Amino acid sequence: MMKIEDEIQQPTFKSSHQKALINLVFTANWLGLRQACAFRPFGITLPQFNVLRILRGQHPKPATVNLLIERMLDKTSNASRIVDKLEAKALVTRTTCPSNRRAVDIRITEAGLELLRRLDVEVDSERGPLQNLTPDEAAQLSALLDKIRD
Amino acid sequence: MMKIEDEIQQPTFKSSHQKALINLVFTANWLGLRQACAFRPFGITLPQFNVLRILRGQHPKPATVNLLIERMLDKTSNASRIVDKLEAKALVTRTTCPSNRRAVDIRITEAGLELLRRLDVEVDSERGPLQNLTPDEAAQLSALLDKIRD
DNA sequence: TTACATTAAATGTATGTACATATATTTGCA
DNA sequence: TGCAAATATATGTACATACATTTAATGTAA
Repeated sequence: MMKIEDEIQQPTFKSSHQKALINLVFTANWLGLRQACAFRPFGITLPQFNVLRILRGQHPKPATVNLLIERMLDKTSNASRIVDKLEAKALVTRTTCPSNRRAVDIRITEAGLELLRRLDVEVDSERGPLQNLTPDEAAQLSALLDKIRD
Repeated sequence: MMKIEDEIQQPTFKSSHQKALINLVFTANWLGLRQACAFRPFGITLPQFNVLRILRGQHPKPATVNLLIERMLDKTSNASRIVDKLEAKALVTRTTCPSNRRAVDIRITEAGLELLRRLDVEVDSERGPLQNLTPDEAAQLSALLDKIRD
């Protein structure tokens, strides 16, 4: 059992609030590293994976860059350049939208769908990275996080 | 009250575990954005702030790059280049360690200490970014996060 | 219809992250 | 002593983030 005090070698915190804040940032980063490791053998990064999943949700309808930004966890990241990388790997296609030539229709390719099918097995195994939590604890965690952002 | 379902416009999740995972990543990012905004007027970024705080903790003793890496939340980030930025702003000094010329002694300057004093007022106001949580809830959150990383 | 604002996406710049590799110094051992 | 291994930091590359600016297309109103 590795408590946050040991992880960052800081014996005490000024308050339970400060401790929870640091723990939250540290744990989110820890989870991100684990996921990145799982994706590496497949030649894809976490944000690229998230964009692919959004596109699968739309399939066979296209998505625009705007729709990706709305749905992405990180609203301010650069969807254009993530799509660049996916297009270079032939996992998505980009065509100008016929009804609005400012917009771009982005679609997942069969290769992209196939990659997601292989990744689903990895990612959705068991209860995922939070497997140490019971369903009830996971729900508690969500409630606390929602409250932070109130 | 903005629940995670609304934030990312995904009406349902496959499980409470998946929901908690996405909520965790989203909330950590949300907190990071808020802190970055608070720091921007002071011409400093969040990782630079964290390094400065570690240096103040050592003051007036110097710290090495190794010590910074050990203490930083993100162990794999590049402490060298963060120190580069702080040095360019004259917030820290870098001198080769006399007793071990491989190592570098990094010290916070008076200007760095003064900047931290001004930032303390901002950052430590009230209970910080988690002010919506009671002390008990903050402790619950820490316990759940520790359990995730078991 | 032209002029101006709005919208969609791409591009530019600075920073940070993740990881591999390089360089210099020190340590330890044959 | 001399040479390999370990250590401390710096550098290189690819990717992502954050935000400002640019370009092109569309909408709107005089």
